[in-house]
Amino acid sequence: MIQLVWFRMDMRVHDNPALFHACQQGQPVLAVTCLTQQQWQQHGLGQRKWQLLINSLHGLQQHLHDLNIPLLVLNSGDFHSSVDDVKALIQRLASSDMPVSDVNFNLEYEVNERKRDIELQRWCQQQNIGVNKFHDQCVIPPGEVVTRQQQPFKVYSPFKRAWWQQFDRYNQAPLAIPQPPVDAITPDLQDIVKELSAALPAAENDPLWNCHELAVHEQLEEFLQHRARYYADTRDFPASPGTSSLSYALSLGLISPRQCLYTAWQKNGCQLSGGKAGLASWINELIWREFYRHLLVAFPQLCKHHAFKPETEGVPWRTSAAAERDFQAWCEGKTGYPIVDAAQRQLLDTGWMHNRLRMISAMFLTKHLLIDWRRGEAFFNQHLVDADLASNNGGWQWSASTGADGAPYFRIFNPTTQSQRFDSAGEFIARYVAELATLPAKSRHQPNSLECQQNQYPTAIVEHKFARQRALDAFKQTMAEANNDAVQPSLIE
DNA sequence: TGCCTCTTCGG
DNA sequence: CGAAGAGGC
Repeated sequence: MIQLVWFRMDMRVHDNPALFHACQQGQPVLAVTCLTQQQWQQHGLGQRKWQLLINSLHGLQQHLHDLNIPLLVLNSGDFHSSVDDVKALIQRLASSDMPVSDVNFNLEYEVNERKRDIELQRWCQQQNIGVNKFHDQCVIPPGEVVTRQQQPFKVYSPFKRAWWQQFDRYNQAPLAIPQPPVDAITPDLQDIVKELSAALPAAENDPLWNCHELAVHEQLEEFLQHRARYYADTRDFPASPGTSSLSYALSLGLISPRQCLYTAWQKNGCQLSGGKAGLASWINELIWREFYRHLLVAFPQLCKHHAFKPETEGVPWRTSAAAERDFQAWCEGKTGYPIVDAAQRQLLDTGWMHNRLRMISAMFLTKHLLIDWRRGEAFFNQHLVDADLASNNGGWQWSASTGADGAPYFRIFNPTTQSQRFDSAGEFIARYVAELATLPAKSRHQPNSLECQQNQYPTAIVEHKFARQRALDAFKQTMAEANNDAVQPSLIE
């Protein structure tokens, strides 16, 4: 009997619960992964991250090979055909007298992903094949952090308090690399793998994002040793390397959140808050990540890009031809607001954007340009190497004030003030907006400065004061209408 | 994980 | 006339 491990967004052998469990059963272990590029495109994910996934698979395949576990690669198209392909694999193994005892995998929480897993599980039950599912994307599984009324939290700080209280029950050292039984892989099984496995597309090294899981461990170690202590003070300044930059690795599952949290918790004297301010602050960001994942599971409409606050669906997002030109300018980093353009160009150049800039840029699109947050969400999703539905949606709905615990609609960032505050030396702007690099630092923040225009930098596509008022009016009116609708019944009485 | 405007007060 | 605080959005 064979233990099958289906790899998805868990591109690692360390602290991998599904793999670990499979290896403990004293049976041969076979790994399989499905390349679902068509599904990937339907989900609006981009090429750069796709290549990182391929790169990760090369490392994973090598690691698994060292453990005497073959990794079978299937070319599947979409999720539905991936289920068919895994079924076919199981049948092929059975017909060669190598029946699968259990299918093991780590859960993904998005709607299509869960449908896929349910489809497979139904079939496995009919065939008397075990299905072992594991939680590895959150330290505390979604659904386990609830209010006294057993309801999901909609606000971050009470969620965090409840999460803290549960942490002890789930906190544990990362699982070691498993040890599969020796000589478990028969020549017959090797033959089937050779016969069925598609060629893995070539790895193309991305100099910015290392997809080898041991390199990611080193990155975590380096961050915690040398930079985490300054995190609270540097994390908001995009010009300095204050953040861990591990988001891409978490999104691909090159490292587990449990390993990140356990290690940080340990380095912080075994506490989540208090201790060293930098570590506590980083831990807090990891809990935000948990919060957004828990929300996505508790409110599956989020997967379909519905606003968390239904009344905000009435905001009159601009759709004119002018708005279209504005959107294009935003995408290309040509809005005439230096900090916004620097942010967008960082995304296009590197596949990543600093978190402070994500807030500034998202707020500029949704408030100053009054363009639907879903368009920005889709653009980020297309270009971010750390693209992740829960975190990206959570961040966008926060900025757009449509979210569970979003910024109040009237808290509109002033891009110039933010720029002066968080890039005071104009260092980050200079790095990504070449037109402004030669200006004195203090002249790099303001849109429409004379020097800007001499350097062929775009004039601002919208004026701040006007745009701010337009957004305030639009939201105020939408909220008032929603309120009226709500009190209508009592008026009729 | 604001920003703006208005007001007051000391220089 | 700049700083600092209050209150509204």
